Amino acid sequence: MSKYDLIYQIVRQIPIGKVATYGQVAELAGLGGQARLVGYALYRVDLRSSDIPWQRVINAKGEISESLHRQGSDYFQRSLLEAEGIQFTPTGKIDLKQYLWRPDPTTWEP
DNA sequence: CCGGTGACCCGAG
DNA sequence: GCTCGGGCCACCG
Repeated sequence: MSKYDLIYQIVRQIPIGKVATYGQVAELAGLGGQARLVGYALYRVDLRSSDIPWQRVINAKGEISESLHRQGSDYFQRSLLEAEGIQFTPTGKIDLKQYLWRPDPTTWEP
């Protein structure tokens, strides 16, 4: 069981229409303080044949993290989220108060 | 082995 | 809002 597997396991639990931040995923995976690792794990996901909803992970500011290396997958990410019913503000951000995933503490089992 | 880099985050000015 | 600085750690040359 690698650290990446833990991360993917968490990401798979994010429901449709909700999002989680990199730091939040790291925290739930027991990797507190290692948000960068989450970004790295998602970078290695194969976009086409993946069963992981990588698009539901955004940064703490409520934005999609853009990068030169992503070659447009960041733009693709936005369209996927919009297709799930998530609306963006005029400045291209997501309202975390409305869309942030809050896992039920009672149901939660690591 | 070592230094640079990065889909990150947080607190201070 | 902004920029800086520090912390984090796998990966790569």
